[in-house]
Amino acid sequence: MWCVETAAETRQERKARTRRAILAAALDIADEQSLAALSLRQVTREVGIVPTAFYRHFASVEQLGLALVDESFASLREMIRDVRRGNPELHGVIRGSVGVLVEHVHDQRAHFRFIGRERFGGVPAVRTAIRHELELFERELATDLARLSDLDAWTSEDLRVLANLIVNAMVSTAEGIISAPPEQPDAERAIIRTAEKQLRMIVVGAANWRSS
Amino acid sequence: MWCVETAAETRQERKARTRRAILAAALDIADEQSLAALSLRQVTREVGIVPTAFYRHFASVEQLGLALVDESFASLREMIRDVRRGNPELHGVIRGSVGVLVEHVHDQRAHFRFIGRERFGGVPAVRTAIRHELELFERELATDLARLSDLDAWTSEDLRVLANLIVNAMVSTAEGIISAPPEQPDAERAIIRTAEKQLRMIVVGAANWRSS
DNA sequence: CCTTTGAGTGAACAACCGTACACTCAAACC
DNA sequence: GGTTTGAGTGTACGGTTGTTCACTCAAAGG
Repeated sequence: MWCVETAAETRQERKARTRRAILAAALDIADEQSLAALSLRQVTREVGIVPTAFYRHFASVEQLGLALVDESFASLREMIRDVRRGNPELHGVIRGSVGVLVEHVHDQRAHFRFIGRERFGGVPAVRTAIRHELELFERELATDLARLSDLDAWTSEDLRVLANLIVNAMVSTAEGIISAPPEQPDAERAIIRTAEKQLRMIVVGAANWRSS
Repeated sequence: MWCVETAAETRQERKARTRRAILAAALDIADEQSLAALSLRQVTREVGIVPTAFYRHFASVEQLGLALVDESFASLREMIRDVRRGNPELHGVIRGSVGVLVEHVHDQRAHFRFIGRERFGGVPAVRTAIRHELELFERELATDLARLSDLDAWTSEDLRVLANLIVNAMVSTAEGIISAPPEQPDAERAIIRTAEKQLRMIVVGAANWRSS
């Protein structure tokens, strides 16, 4: 089982490497096509392996898609950890959160793109997986919100509704940034301003909301 | 040019009919696949014509997609007309608007599904066409909002931001209704409740917003 | 050291794809 | 009434797809 570490790759390292290569290639292709229109052969061609070798790693393209969902939401969770680190002052928390979002969208562009596209895309299993993950994410946000001083009297349903509103606004923001003309900072800055204003509007609404 | 009206179809009537049949078939197929993964042959097979006949009506599947975008937003504009007809009382306007939305989503289900799926789908031209239409829609809503008494002092930018927030929430609501388990009224009613609450939160936020 | 394992190979398949081209034949036109 | 037009036909083509099957051959294991 255990061998002395040699310079050459161990067998499972090698396998893990091509698996990651497949995921990367698929994500790369899915940036301009949708997952449903992506062919197994296209992926293996880009990886540099023969089509049939694909099955050593995934039973189908659908399974590949589910793995990509996992991968994407792992990086998303990393993002929310960064947000939690921010200072809890109101004005700062808004600008900071949007900033973290924008930053993560930039260097996890492919993941966000994938989620945005496949959320309502052609592969049902992937669709429901994303919906489920997004729901978990929303629930997490709701419990975070519950800890804020102004919102501790809210019902859990109202918190969920608020979290849903925020998540939707943020998802739209992310999708806007992704499909904005690349590296034209004006359009992007406008989107960021909009996002910040919307969050502030939502917060103002929340502050004046009396839970029924 | 002009002939006496006979029982048989005129030539252009016939052409228009198969064109509509193509659009309907494509919309039907796109309900479970995405447009990018839809084949010309699949469509013509469902219509009952030979593949090459497709080109008499559309130069490509992309053009078909753009036609579908037009068709879909035509019905959406019809919806907004219905909303304008509603009474302007605050509580009523929210419940009424959500009601109209839900109703239209139900009997234009395929159109809404198509827009939701292709908004970030695999065909760039269709994507940008939808984005453009949605932007027009948003602008219309902003001018509608400007007529409300509480909002007449707002800057046009703030109105656009507010309209964007509302449209995003409504789009999410529509997508939620579409992908809710069909004809299970509980899930759908929960979505409707959420949508109404979110609109109310946004309105509360707007009411307490001082335009900068 | 010999055996087992399993990631990757390579050829072959049936099915489907988009599109080119020459055609029919009834309605539209002069 | 003869001619033109154009929606729809039928065949055929080269290319891509998913999946099968028997295979190699180096690392892992006893």
